[in-house]
Amino acid sequence: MNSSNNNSEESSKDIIADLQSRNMVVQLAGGDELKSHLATDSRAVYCGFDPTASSLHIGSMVPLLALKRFQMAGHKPIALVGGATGMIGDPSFKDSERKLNSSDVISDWVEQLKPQLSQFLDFDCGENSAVLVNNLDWTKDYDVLSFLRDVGKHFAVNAMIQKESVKQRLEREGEGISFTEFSYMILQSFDFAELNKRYDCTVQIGGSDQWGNITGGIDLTRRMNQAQVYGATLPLVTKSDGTKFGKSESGTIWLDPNRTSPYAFYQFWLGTADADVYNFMKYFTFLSAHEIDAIETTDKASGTKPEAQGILARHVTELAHGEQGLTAATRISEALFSGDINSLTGDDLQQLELDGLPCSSIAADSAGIVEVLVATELAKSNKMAREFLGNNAVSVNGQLVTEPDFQFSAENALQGRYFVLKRGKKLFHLGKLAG
RNA sequence: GGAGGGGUUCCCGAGUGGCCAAAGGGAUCAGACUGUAAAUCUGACGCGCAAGCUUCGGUGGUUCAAAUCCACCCCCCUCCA
Repeated sequence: MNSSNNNSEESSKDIIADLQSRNMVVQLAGGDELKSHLATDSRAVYCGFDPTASSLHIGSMVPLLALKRFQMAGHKPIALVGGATGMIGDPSFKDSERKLNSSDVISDWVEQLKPQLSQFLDFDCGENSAVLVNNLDWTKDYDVLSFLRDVGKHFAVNAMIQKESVKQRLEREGEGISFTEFSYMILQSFDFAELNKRYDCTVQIGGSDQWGNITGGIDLTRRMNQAQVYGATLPLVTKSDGTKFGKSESGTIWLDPNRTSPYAFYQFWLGTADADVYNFMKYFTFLSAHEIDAIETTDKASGTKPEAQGILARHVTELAHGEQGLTAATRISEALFSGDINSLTGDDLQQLELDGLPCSSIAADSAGIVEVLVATELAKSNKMAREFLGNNAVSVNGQLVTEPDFQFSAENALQGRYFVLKRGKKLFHLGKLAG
């Protein structure tokens, strides 16, 4: 596949080559110099994550796992949470100005992101233990005048407006950019210079949309610290069909199990298109490129359903939610998709609820199917509920239901009180008869 | 402060007095086919069982009738100062 690595022992030490073999390198700032820089010593590598919500989503896993890969190769990862930059909003490749969130909200999100960032990294492994930092720490007390003089002076507006990341925004009809967002690059650049000073951090990684901000930081670090630092960008995950990655019918796939259950998370990966799955394995798992290629070869030769999606789903779910989360997810999946729903015992059904299958109670009498579909959010209006019924899209305990006057009662419940509601092919909900 | 251009249903974007719940595309959802794929085809896509009701930045107004006209207000963009 690639001529420079007929010796796999050697190549595993070359983290850049390793990433390249996984199609994970978009751009390198420093090129060969960066490779030898990384080959000669353990380096501090940083990646920033801004609090734009109370949880990270799966898009953040690529850079986060990349930090982990650097750590496994002997380098020191620095996960930065953007308590400061999150206050400003990164304009890179965004087509419109974003609304600012209050500082209370942002600091709350920062706190929620910290454990998510931490879970993938090792903070107790000696020299190259990970570090978690918040850029608010070195910006909040910096006064405006000093900042403009010390930092701002190093930036040429001429160069800043040439950056591809903001260019389209500046040229876009009907949109503009505020000075606030325009300044984002300066803040992120300053982070790099600051981390270079504090931790001797010499490498920054990020999504390919971060190229402008990373090179800005490289320039600034050279000017402020007279130090040579490097950067690498990772691919933004895209899907072969052009639709947005990381969304499902129920919305964004979050890392927070309270927002996206391990089951829903697992199902998301299981639904990966064949055209994407091998690439995603390279991005999201620690299987070697060789192993992944082997799986692809086997799948292609088998002529039946590929194994890859299942492997991917298991690996990523375990990474994000641990062994327990994975067990719960597969238990639900098996019960709903391959088992006979009617043979589930009361314990099984209870376990499904504990495992995180969406669940709600149904009032004992006068519980019509239409109301229940809406109440359980399987349909978002009565009208849609009726439509689903008419389309043969609804089943209860494995039985197709098409009549809008279907009633729930102890007689047609499983174990006297449970209902497994299904809308469409993949959406399930557990109903419990109340009272 | 001045001049001009805009704000339409999730997104893009038509619509300039009735035929508009509002073209078209995208996204999404369901069904068929399948592998809990892809592609394709069919259907749905404000709410309501229905009669009908509520929408086109906001508030008032003109009119038998407004997303479309008028007034004021809010927000965005461009250029000038």
